[in-house]
Amino acid sequence: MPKLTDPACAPQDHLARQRVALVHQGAIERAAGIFRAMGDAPRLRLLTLLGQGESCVTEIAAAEGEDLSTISQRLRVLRNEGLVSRRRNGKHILYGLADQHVADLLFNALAHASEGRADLSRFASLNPTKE
Amino acid sequence: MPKLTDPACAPQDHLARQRVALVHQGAIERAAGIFRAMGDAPRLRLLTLLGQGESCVTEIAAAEGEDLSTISQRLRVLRNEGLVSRRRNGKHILYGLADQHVADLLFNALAHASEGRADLSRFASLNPTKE
DNA sequence: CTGTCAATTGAACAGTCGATCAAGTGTTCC
DNA sequence: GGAACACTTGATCGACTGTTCAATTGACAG
Repeated sequence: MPKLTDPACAPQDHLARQRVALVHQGAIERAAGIFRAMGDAPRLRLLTLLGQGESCVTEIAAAEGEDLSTISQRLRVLRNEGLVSRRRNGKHILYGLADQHVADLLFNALAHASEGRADLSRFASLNPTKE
Repeated sequence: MPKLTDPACAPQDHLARQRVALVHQGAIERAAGIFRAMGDAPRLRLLTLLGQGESCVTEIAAAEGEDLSTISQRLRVLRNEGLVSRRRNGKHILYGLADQHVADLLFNALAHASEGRADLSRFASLNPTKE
C-alpha cells in the first residue's frame, strides 16, 4: 500500500504550485470596501429597502424608526463605496440603489442567506437580468 | 403649470408607500455576516487564493508572507461564516471555497471592482455556471 | 431676507475587530 | 512513548467603527 500522506501538499508541491496574483491589489481593496459597507445589518436593511424603490432620508428614518442623522451617516458610508445613487427633488433628496450590479450582489446574498425562505417577489425589477 | 415640488415624496406619499419587510431579519443578519467576513482586504485576498484551488495553511502563509497564526485566524473568521471548507489530509489541513455560491459572490464583486481590467481566466472553473 | 424644513457634518464616546504572542491540541514518524 | 510538525486557541492591545448630539448647510415659502 502506498503512503497515503500528502497527496496534495508535499513540500515540493508548495514550490511547484506557485500562484499568481490573479486580481490586482487595488481591485481587491475596492471589492473589500464594497463588502465592508454591506457587512453591517442596519446598512444592509437600508439597501434592501432601497431595492424596493427610491426614498428620501425622512421616509427611511420613519420606516426604520431611527434618527435622521443616523440614517444619513449610514447612507454616507454606502455612498462612499458607490452603492447608492442620490438626486435632489425639491426639499428632499432621493436615494436609490446605484446600479444593477449592486442589486445583483444584494439579491444573491439574500437568496443564499434565506435559503428559499424569503419572498423576494418585490425585488423582481431588480433581479439579475440574464439574457 | 402644476406645482413641481414633491412629485415623489409628499407626506401623504410616505404614508401610502408602506414598505413591507421583504426579507427576514435573520436573513439580513446572516448576509451581513457573510459580507463582513469578506469585507477585509487580507481575507478577501485569501479567498481569491482559495479560488485557485485548495491549500493548506502553511502554503497560504508562505504565499502571503504572513504568520501561520494570522492566517489561521483569518480562516477561522471565514469558516465561522461558512465561506470555506476544511478537510484534513495527513499532517495538513486543506482549505477551499465552501461552495459555488461563494465563488459567484467573489467573482461578481471582483469583476465589478476591476471593471474588466483583471485576468480572471484561472477562475474559470469557478465562474458562475448559468444553465 | 427671515423662518422653516431637509439633510449633512464634526466631535466624542463606547463597542468591535485584527494582529500578535504564548500556550495548547492533534497527527505522524521513529 | 516521545519528539517534531501543522495548526488552533485564548488573551492582549492598539486601531477602527457606529451612534449620538450639537452645530451647519442648502432649498424653498412667505
